[in-house]
Amino acid sequence: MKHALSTTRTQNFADWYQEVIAEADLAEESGVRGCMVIRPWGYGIWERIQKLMDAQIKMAGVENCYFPLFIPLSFFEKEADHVEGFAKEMAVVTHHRLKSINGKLTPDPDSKLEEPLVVRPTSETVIGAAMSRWIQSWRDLPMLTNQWANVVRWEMRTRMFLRTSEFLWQEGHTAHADKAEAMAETLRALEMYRAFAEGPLAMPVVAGEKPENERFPGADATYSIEAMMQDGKALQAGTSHYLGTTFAEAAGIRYQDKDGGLQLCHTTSWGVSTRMIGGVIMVHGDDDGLRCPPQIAPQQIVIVPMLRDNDEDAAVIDYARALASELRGLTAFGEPVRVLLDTKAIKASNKRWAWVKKGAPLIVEVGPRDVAGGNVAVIRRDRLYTADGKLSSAITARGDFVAAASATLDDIQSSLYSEAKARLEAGIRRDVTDLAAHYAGDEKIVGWVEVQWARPTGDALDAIVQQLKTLKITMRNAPLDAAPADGPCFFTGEPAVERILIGRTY
RNA sequence: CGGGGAGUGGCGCAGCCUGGUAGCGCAUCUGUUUUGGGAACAGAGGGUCGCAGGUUCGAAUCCUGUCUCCCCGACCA
Repeated sequence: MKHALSTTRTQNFADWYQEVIAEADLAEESGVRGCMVIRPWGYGIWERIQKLMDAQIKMAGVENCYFPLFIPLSFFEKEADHVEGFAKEMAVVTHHRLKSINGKLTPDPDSKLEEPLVVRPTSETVIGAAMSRWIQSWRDLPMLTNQWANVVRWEMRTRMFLRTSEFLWQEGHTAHADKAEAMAETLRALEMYRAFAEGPLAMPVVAGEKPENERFPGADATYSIEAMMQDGKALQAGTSHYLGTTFAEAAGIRYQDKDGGLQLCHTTSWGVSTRMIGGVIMVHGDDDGLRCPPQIAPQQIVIVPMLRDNDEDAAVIDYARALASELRGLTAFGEPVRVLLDTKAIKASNKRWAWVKKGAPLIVEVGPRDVAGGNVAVIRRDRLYTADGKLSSAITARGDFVAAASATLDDIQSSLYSEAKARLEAGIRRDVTDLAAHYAGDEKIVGWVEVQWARPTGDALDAIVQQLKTLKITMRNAPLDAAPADGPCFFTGEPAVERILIGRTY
């Protein structure tokens, strides 16, 4: 069967991934290492994510604010683990002026900064400094803030959307009176992410706690949502951290309690990034490109008029316009339906394939015959082909299509989810006794393994991590909704305390 | 950051070894004929060969440096 992309997922998943990004006009290289240009269709998806996530964040009583891109180096020196975690990947600004020296623009040696500025890799330190000013009394708590921003981490190896040097994200930072409240907030954010991934992104995930060795630098506990890509690898799609009093100590975030005593705050931080878009591609994409879940599709219904450069065109355009405005009057997922009438002057069949590659959920073709018959030809992106391998275009009465459009979008959203959910469940094995045999070879799609373990720490944990490393696998998280442990630790034989997922990862 | 591969019109590539006017396919533009399952023919436009030095009468080609991308490793909220 002929497909829209030249590389299929089974041929070469990595090449396929890059081809989807290029062919769906999501992003392109920028000429700067690890940085990408996010094109309108890709950014449109991010805007959808922002809009829906922002509403969730606000609903939780968290307020948006904005902190500077530049962070004084000294801020990082206040917290040892945090510096160590980020020191190797920070971009540093050392000068504030350029000068032409021998015809070459060079940082002016005379403009060296007294104190170098770090381009934020994350904002715990600056926001902590602000919170120490904002919080005086128990009445100021909880302090719930969030910012939408770009951050820079000088990564050794980059991949579009999955790991870029600069990326866009949302970082929530909260301060609380005690551990219980902070932990509740940490888990609230995690649950918000789980629901967001499984709702708007139609991307099933496993929410759980990261093992000690995978924690955020400076955190007491780190939680994540992990999604399974179609090649069986795990993608950490969101994280939430309980930071204890570590950052409160470093930044002096204290409050006076009801008894007049001075207490340290317990803080949290949590974030999701443009990496989610990479996850959507690898969870929902097929050999014809992206399949964009309707809730995050910049356009949900694209109308392609079959224009032939003759006097029938006017009637077709009128019909298409009327259809578009009728559809725009509908709601789906509680919002007005997003409809694009694509009047670009290119051949309709090429236009159709361009939208297939971009993953528009519904592509509606209207031509003279439809105008005459009062029909539309409907292509569902999640069911592109008929059983015998032909493109599935259903001639439908216009009124019937309009009446069902919202429900159809809903159905596409849930069918994408169901398909991915089935794959995730089938991809987790709980009966594996020999990891080395299970993960032998690089080509197989092997998914994840869940084992019981005693949650060792220190050297014992290091030994396990090293053992897994030889198999190129890591511990993902200990699922919060897993069955209680009831056997021996997979690694040590001691009584297990929880179950943990293991797999290859992005 | 170490090892390997690669950078030549928008995309995919040839040319490089053995230096001598920069080519092919797709895409684009114009025209004609077409048109409901990725149209055909004819003509046309578009590249200082990633960038910077060097060797040479002459460099896409040889040498040095550098940037970017891909794969493997190390690293990685």
